[in-house]
Amino acid sequence: MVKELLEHIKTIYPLSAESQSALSEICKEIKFTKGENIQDIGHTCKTIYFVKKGVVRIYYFKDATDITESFEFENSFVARAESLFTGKPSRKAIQAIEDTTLIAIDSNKLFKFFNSYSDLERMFRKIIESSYVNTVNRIESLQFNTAEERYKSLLKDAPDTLKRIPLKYIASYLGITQVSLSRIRGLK
Amino acid sequence: MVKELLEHIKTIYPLSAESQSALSEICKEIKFTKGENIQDIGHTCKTIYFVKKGVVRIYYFKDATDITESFEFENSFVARAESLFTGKPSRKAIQAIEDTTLIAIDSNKLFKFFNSYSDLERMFRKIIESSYVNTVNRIESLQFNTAEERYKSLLKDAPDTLKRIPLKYIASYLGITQVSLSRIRGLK
DNA sequence: GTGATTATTTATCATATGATAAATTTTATC
DNA sequence: GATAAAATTTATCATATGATAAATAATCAC
Repeated sequence: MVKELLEHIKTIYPLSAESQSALSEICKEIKFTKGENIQDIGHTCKTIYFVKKGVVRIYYFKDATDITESFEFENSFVARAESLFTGKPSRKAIQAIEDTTLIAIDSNKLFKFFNSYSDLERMFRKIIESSYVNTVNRIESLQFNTAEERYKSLLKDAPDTLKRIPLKYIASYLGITQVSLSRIRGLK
Repeated sequence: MVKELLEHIKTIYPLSAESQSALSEICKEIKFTKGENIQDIGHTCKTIYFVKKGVVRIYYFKDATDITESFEFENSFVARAESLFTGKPSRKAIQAIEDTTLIAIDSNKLFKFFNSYSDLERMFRKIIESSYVNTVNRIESLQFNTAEERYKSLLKDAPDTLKRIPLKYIASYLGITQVSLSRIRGLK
């Protein structure tokens, strides 16, 4: 059941057998159907999800507009960092974009385990570090690239995104309206 | 010499006396004058700096344009994450905006210490977590706020920035040209 | 302090993206 | 499979921001 999760973790930082079974203890598999909210706006994030199958997005509303903050595909972790690490309710929601199977990890239990299993904390640190690097790169792209440049580099770096995600979600992810994205796609 | 650093760390995660002295061992104080580069473009980041006094910025060039990625004031840590965590040379530089005193922490030594001093790793994890939260929030602001909104929220959330940083740096930090920033400031 | 350099503002014009509306295509439902 | 609903595209017009240039203000170097 958590085989995929443990396999994926091996590529990040190898865990001892004890840590693997400790981690497995606090995992639970959950399924969501396309369109379903995994966690709602206003909820305080106390779960870290691993995407076993499917795709999810984090989104929120600015005024009445639905804005996608990020997507996560198979073999990625998802959590609303601003809530998980501050303990405050999140203004964001997590939603399944396809029928999705997740492994839910209880974050409080995980954080407690860090005291006894230091390799778990090491692994988690490495996950956060690489998430952090990703967001730094994303800032760079939003800071001074044009909408067209951002679209093209998404096309190049993550062609899967284009195949599996509705364009309206991709548009707000890129920081533009759906109509603008459509226009950019029509160019050439 | 590293008193300020240790004091600051207390507010993040308390370290044992041994960890404090281990950390102190791998710290070195360095001074830079206004305008001086602390680390150059093309260099691989192997140092984590703590700003004891002064301000620094991380910047890079897009085409020929100087773009400020971030500022760090007193009691903050600075490193070019995309290089530090990947081992690749950085396309970015770190520069002193004022005469600045830094504590330089050797990152390789620090990472080795994580094996013997788990509270050091814990502390470091918490620093990365909060940097990560900051970047996630910044993405949100760049994704769909107007230049004016971004300027006003900087004014509100970090009025010091406006006082100590030249506007040309603030402009690119906000993702706009200096001329646009000047126009926005002139409104009202 | 004086002149030179650098930073900031102001002005004008150009352009990318937004807003709105409508047409078309795709997907979902019964 | 027909109909309705949702997603995407196309078109038009409005506007925020960019590009460039020039004027002013602030800072630096001697």
